[in-house]
Parts: sequence; C-alpha cells; structure tokens
Amino acid sequence: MISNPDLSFTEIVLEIVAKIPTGKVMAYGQVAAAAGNPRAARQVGNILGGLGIDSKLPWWRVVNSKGYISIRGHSHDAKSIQAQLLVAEGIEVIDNQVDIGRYQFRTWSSLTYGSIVC
DNA sequence: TAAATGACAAGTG
DNA sequence: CCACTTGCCATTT
Repeated sequence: MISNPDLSFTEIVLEIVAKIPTGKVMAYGQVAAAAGNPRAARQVGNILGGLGIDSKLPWWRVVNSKGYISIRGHSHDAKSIQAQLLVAEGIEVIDNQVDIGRYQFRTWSSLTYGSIVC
C-alpha cells in the first residue's frame, strides 16, 4: 500500500512506465533515471512486481539493460506472458530477449541517461 | 532505528 | 563472451 501521499519515487516510476508507447521498451535503469535516480533500477523492478500482471500499466514494456525479460524464477509464467505481450505489439522477442537497441524508447531528452550521451 | 530485500547495472577476471 | 562480485537505493519488516 502507498504510505506516502506526496510524490514518491514509486509514483514517479508509475507515471514513467505509463508513458511508454506501444511497440517500445525501456530498461529498468532508464526508467529509474527518468524518475530522478539512475541508480535505483532495482526499485523499479520491485514496484512493477507489486503491481501484478493484471495491472493497467504496461509493465511488460520494461526489460533489463541487456534487453532480457528479467522476471525472477517463481513467476516464470509471467515471463511467457510478457514475451507474448511484447510480440503482440510488434516487438521481436527471441529467447526472452528483445533488440533493445532498436526498440528502446528514449525519453524527452537524449542527455538525461546517466552519463551516456548519444 | 537498523537490517533485510530485490522484475538491476557495471566492473572484473 | 561468460561467470562472479560489488555497488545502489526505495520500501518493508
């Protein structure tokens, strides 16, 4: 449950994820960076996990920096679901991996992803 | 208040 | 390129 009525990191992350366009994906670290903390990639994963696979948010458009679907073990069925959802949006998924270099959604500016400048 | 947790990431050998 | 180690940080116990 949300115990902080103010703009929490969680709320911001939810906003970011909600803005990922169909057919695109974002890395956890990228979402964290967009939320203001490039180092808090792990929290992004935790938050998405708390949403549940039946959430309204496009949680399936978030993968790790290598383009792999990262869901940990026990929810192995969710991995299949995520892959299906991505494929349904036109994203090529091979062995639980997407071509992040091609499908990654870049936020507003190209200067705000860690120290990496395109 | 302190310790544990985790759908990550970058660095090292 | 692959396996292992270290750093990170919001949230929960």
